[in-house]
Amino acid sequence: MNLKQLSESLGLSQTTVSRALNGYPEVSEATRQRVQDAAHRHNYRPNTRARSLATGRAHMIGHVIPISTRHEMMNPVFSDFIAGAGEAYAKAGYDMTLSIVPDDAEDATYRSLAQKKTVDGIVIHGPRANERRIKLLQDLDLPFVVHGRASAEDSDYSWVDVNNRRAFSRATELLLDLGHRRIALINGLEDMDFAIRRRQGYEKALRERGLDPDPELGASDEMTEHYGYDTARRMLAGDTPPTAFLVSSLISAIGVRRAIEESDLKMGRDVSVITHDDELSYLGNGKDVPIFTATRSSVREAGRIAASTLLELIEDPARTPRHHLLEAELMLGRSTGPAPQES
Amino acid sequence: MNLKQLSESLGLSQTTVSRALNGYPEVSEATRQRVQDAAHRHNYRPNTRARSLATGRAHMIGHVIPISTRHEMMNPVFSDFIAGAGEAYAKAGYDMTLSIVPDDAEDATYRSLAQKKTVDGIVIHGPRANERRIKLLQDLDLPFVVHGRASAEDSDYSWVDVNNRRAFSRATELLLDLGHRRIALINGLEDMDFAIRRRQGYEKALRERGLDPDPELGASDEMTEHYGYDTARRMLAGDTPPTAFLVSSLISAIGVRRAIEESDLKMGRDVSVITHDDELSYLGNGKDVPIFTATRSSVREAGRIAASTLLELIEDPARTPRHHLLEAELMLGRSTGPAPQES
DNA sequence: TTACGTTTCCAAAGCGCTTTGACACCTCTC
DNA sequence: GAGAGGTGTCAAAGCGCTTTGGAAACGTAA
Repeated sequence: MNLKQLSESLGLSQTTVSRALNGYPEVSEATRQRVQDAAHRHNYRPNTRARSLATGRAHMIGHVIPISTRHEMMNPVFSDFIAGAGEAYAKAGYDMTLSIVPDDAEDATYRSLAQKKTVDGIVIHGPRANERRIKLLQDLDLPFVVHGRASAEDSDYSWVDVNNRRAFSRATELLLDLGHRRIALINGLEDMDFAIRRRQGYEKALRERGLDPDPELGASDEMTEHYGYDTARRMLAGDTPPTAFLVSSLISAIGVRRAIEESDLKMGRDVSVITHDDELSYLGNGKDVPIFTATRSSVREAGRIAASTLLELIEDPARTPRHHLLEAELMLGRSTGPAPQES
Repeated sequence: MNLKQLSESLGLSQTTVSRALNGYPEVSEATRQRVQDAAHRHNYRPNTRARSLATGRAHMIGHVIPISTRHEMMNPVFSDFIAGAGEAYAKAGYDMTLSIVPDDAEDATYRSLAQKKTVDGIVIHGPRANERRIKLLQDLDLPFVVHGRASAEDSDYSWVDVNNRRAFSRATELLLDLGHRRIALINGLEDMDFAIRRRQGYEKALRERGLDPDPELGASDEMTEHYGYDTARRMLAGDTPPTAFLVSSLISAIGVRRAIEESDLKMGRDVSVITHDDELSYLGNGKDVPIFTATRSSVREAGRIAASTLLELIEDPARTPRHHLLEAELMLGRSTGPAPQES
């Protein structure tokens, strides 16, 4: 059933039916009722293709995910973000498209989405410190929101981010307060902006106590379980092993725990661990008492906020960029304790 | 730049330009070259909205994910499937939409996608044994592929699935061969078809050796880390604890391992574990030697296969339903060993 | 020369919706 | 009772593309 058939069956023009359904004031309440009833009865829903051609609005938001051997974007953190954003879209009657593309085709994909007019806006994931996509989208004149920030970018743009620096300096301070002096940082890839900020927080806290970060105790890579395991294993086997780990992802933290246990040590007693916890729906950090002491911030919530910020931007293009800085909570769990006494 | 402008700039009609770009034979090679060059130079790309209105094809595949407090679909397994499917779509010039909807609105979402003509086809995720969505989509006349199967459905439809029954009976047999007699099954929700089949495989293997499955050693729930931990903890604390666990998901297996270690037992020596491993890109099961002995089958590959099957179905609607049964490999890792001697 | 295929191109219709501009019709007001 | 103002409705244009049904241009054969 399309608009034409519906209007014929009602003996009204397409104009009137369209107006009645879209809430325009030019139709009488009586006709509106009649039209709505009929539409509901026939289960009528306007053809999106035609509607967006006519209105110029696709009611569709794009997310593009580069895929490469080196850096895997399609991770649990990402999918929780998507879940949050998706909720917000669905509520507002928007759809979401995911484009999974080889990372050398990423720019082309943004251009193409803009040219083909498939989406009304875009969310940028995983910004680098120096993020060329921001300029690209500004040039393409496509509304966008960044999940994270780009330190080296000085134009104004909308973003939603966690206060990574503060979170990691607080976590480091806690470990210092517990007497730890050799604190390892198991970080994400350090071309990613969030990883840079976390390192800054970590180093700031150390320096404020007169400590210099030991390069031996820093690692940076894709945050898999295996990376956490390998790195922790190696560090623990060193001459002056760390007494505490600060980890950028719960997934890697699970690997760190495995390494600690296989080294016949006990987490929380011999070695302390603090991890960042995105509150993933699947990889919950324990139930009542957290397994890991953690800097916690729901990435799903970030997704919701990013999505609704973007929708506002689309509804009102004149609106100036908006920024949301989320503070992470520092949750005490069972993975931290006083530094073991030198023996 | 749109078609009209492009054709004007070339001094050709829109028809000719359109044909030249879409590879129709009615244009001379010379004009085609000229047109393609110009299109490339102006970075022209046809407006999707207009194109799909004209052709009746959206070049878009829908995935709908119900969201509920009870059952969380947006899990790492799902996102790896999506990543695989997305690759296939991108290669074929298709886009993918994700609809995240409350689970009581799921049927309405399918109807709406069909009515609004937003997508050309749909992938059904997480089928139950008795799956009403199959009938629904058949009625809506929308091409679809199921990731998994529905035991109680007897109409013919396209699906991609792992041989869950075989995988779990082989895994059970391995444990039996190692001398284990008390084998626990930590399964997914048993209204899900895959969980039912896995249980069938498990029970079949036990019965063939004259053993009856012990209801005390069976559990069924959403496969979180915490569920694995809790269940294993409880079972290990029982009067006659299991000597081996068969787990439906790597995520829960991680919880099982945590429970084993906290019970001061050693996995692979005191207690054996076999898990199903979807080859998630993030939660790799070790690197060289697997951490867990596992039934392995790449869910990402399943996504690729499902997507291309669906695309074939769309290109040629007359095609009969297609089925892909993937066999899981049984990978030996470090989590299994001979059953400890009764003492 | 005419007739007839081929090749190459085009004008116009159509996809299903929104929106503009106009037109009846009614109700007030002076 | 005429003009002003409001209300409810409609015909038609337009969104940007594809595709149908010609038609001109150009051989080639009779």
